[in-house]
Amino acid sequence: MPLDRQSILQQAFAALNESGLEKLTLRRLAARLNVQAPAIYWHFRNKQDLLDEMATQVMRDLAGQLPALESVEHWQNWCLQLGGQLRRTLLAYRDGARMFSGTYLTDASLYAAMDANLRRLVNSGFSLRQSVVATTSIYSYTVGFVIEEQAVAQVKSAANPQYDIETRNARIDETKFPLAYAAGKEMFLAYETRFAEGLALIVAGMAVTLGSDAARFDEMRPTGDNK
Amino acid sequence: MPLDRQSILQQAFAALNESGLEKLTLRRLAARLNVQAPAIYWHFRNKQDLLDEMATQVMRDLAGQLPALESVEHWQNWCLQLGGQLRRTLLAYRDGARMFSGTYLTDASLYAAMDANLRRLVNSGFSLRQSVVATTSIYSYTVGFVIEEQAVAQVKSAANPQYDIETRNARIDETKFPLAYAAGKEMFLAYETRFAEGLALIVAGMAVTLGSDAARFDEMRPTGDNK
DNA sequence: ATAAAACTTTAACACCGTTAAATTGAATTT
DNA sequence: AAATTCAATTTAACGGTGTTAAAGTTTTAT
Repeated sequence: MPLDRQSILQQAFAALNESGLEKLTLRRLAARLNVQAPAIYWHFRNKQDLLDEMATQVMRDLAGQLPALESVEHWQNWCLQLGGQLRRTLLAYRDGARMFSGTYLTDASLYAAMDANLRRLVNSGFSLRQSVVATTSIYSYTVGFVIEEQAVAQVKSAANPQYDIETRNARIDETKFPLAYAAGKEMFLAYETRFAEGLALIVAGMAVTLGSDAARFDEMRPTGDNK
Repeated sequence: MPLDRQSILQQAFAALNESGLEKLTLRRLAARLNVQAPAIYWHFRNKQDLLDEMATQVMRDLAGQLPALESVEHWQNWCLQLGGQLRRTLLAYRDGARMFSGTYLTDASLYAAMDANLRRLVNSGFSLRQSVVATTSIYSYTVGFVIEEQAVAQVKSAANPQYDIETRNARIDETKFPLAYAAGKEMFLAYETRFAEGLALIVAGMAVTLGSDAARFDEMRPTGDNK
């Protein structure tokens, strides 16, 4: 077994999930492959190249899990699923959001996914510009959200026994900042629903935009007709 | 001039803006202060402590630039200014968004700002939960957006002469993915307006939520009455 | 069998964050 | 004024990092 690109990536993901992004070093990765560190350089130009490929693979994952164009009746549900799947995909790897945000993607399959996203929205009556704004906003929101979510999860699991509401509230003067104090429990619990509610804001805003600019196309079309 | 916390921070910001987050090392920072690296450890527990303090200072910046509670008549404008100021503040430092997203904040003045944000929305008729969702969503969206914005800016300014629409489009098969191809010019130009339009989606969504759940409080109250 | 190409290792470089111990210099106490 | 304490910094070193150059080792093609 001569060590190929794919098996390096596979072990890199395993190492990432076990030890986090900080400890994902070429030497550790090489040891895991029973090989010396410079051997990796024959298969990847440098570490960044490896990270880029990892991020690309994560996004290929996402593209594969998104529903087919025709299978989602309302564009609203399509958007909710886009954000939800992106979040779940990023959460599937330790530091997934940070890794993804630090790289630049090079794979053509990505553009296929983006094209599908845009087409889905254009078919529902959005202009191209509106579609671009909407999909990139969902991306930005989701990546930003998961970065914080995973950062908190990491601090929680560190030596700090339970960094959470208690230690947070210990720092807040309740009498001076009662709302910030009360917000603690909303923020640190139920990431799932808080994410969904924030995403719903974007989708609701899209509906307003669509109503004013493009006069709700969606109901005028039979379902599943693209092109 | 004996080297204090404040002057270290000041030089750290200068170094950050000149060379970026990767090259912000304690040795380089020390050299800039005409001092040896371990001297910094008398003033900061470690590098992360320094970065946390930098992020905190950036957020203090933001809190200071936000308008006073009473000075913004409509909550919509308040939200737009919150997002806009956050973005401008992050953009004011190289890698500002990445630095901010990687740290956890310890300063009490932050909670004052958050409390003000929440109060402004609660006063307009939002529930506490809605207010938390709204403000954190604006944060997530903005941080995610600026991380990508600064990442692209950095690649652009690197050796790559002009990594931009051309090199991007060179990778996209126009005939297969016409929408992704056409989206290029929307994505890489006019970050300013694209950010504003995405933020407007969130704000528009908030209005919908407010209408259905809390039956538009805003018009029922004289302006500037908190408590 | 030989030459070439595909891989891998060894050795080293320059750099990093961090710690321990020795050193300076000024303030404080005696 | 001398001695001592204590704040601030330096020197030296440790273990780790990404990366490169050169030397090896295999495998493949002629």
